[in-house]
Amino acid sequence: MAENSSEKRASGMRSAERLLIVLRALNLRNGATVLELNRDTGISRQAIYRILDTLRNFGYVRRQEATDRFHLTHMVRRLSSGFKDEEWIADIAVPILGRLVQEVVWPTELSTFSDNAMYIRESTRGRSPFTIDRVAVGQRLPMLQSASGRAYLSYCPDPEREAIIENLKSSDDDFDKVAHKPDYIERILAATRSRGWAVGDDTFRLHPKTETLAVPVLVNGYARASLPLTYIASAATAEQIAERHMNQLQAAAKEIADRMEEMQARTDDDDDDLIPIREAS
Amino acid sequence: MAENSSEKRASGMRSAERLLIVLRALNLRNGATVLELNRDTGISRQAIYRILDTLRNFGYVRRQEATDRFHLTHMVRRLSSGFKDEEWIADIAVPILGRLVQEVVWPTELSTFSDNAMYIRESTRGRSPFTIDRVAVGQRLPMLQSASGRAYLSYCPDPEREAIIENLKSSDDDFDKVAHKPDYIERILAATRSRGWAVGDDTFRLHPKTETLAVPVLVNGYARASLPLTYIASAATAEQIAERHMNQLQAAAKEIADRMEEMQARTDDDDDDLIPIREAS
DNA sequence: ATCGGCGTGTCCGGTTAACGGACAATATAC
DNA sequence: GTATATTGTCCGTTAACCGGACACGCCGAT
Repeated sequence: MAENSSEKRASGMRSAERLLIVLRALNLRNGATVLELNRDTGISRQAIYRILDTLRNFGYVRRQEATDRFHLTHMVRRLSSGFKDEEWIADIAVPILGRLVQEVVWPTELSTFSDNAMYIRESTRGRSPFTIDRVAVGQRLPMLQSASGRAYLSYCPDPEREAIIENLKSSDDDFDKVAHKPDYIERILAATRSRGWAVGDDTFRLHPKTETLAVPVLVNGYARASLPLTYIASAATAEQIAERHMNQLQAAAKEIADRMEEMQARTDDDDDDLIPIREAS
Repeated sequence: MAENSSEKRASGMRSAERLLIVLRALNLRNGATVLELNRDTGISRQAIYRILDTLRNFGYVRRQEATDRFHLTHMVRRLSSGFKDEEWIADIAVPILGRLVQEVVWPTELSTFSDNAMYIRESTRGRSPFTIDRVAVGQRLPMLQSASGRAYLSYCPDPEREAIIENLKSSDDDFDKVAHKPDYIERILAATRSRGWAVGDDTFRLHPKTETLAVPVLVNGYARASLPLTYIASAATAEQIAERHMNQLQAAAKEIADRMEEMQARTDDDDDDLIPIREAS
């Protein structure tokens, strides 16, 4: 756990940090006395009082009258309710994509489905030397033309795919008009599945000089996100890229999926914390 | 927002409070820049930097490389993951029970099912003048003898009741042995349902001089908790207590249930905050 | 009935670290 | 070119956080 570049303790506000530590301790042992928190965290009793007062002012903590123990209230949900499941997977993907871009020189991304399209949630453009256009996060990708969309549709649960395609039929976007051609869709999906990865269509290109291929991120057997790789078309064909990097891409997708599955398994729990609950007194 | 004399500002740690405000603001607008947070909260930009650094040290916030926006990470769940659903209902019940004890002089409680028994989660003993024994929170109540348990079993979903009774059959507790007598159980449940409320059995008494009756808290039509009232046996009969206070009890149960339902409806959202996000600059 | 152990709650002076004004740098617009 | 908007950092001041010390209540053991 060597702190890479020395740097003793980056920065941080002392009192606020300790509030977070106490809040975390309260989560591990719902219903706690001041002294218990003191022991769990190593923070002085007086400070615990101050911190609990602060938390109480915000309504995150209440004191149970009968037992005089401090409990979390339903308000604490508001400290994390803004964190959506789509963020979750992107969040987990960040370090994995970071490693991937070092093996595969081409920029890769992570995209998830939302509102009838795939959206780029994370990107390693900017860390790849072979990047043309920069900003990509937030970019919307059509389902039936983009490699991301095709990879996702090919491996998502059947009912979900049917619902998505049904929705696309009433979309305003010109790209989505092909949703009315079931045989065309079937052909694309079949091709994608037989290859194990998807390619983008000529009719949709974020940049004219690049092409994209994508693999699905299969959580519990079904696609929850796509992992596209963008390369400069003149440099190689899709087959060459696939031959060189497909197993790395697949491995990264698998790793993301594995971490997702193990996160879902345990709702909370503690393990590799960045900040120890109990500091050396 | 005149600083109405009275208590200026209860207490609380300035910097920690502001961290909470920023954390809350991040939840309302996942993915935010420093300036956006500054505007949302009214906290100076420099302070926002400090706060975000602190949150980043704890891993609750990450900076999206491509867009330079700050996002919550999955770690924030740990700030609220310790808050269980059973706490939820007790939490909501607190102010309602507080009002109830002023109308009904007798002490009332809130109990939930867990581990083959009902457990008292909240209590107004201590605020009622007619209380004999004090500490009750955490007390375990058998399912088939206590008023709480009977009220719960009578109105929980059928599959849940069957599963509970099946579990009770293999319980070590002597009280649970009657789970083997289906006709006895059926008689109790039928009596409870026809009355609309439950009474405790002679064989189980927390205190020899008291008796208890209970109503279920029906969330979406099914019991999720019980609301027991304990009275001194020599002072009145169950029927007299019921006649005097049943509508108040039912109203309180209904109010708890309503608040539960509306909480479930919106997972997050903001409304009546104790602390305003945006303070007068 | 006295003592010691344990837990809760509060006060207050010293020190620290949080605060925000000020400045610099960059990007985009007109 | 100037103007505007946004990001980032420095640093002197001072408010606020810190924890030692004290007081109190409760309990069980001697």
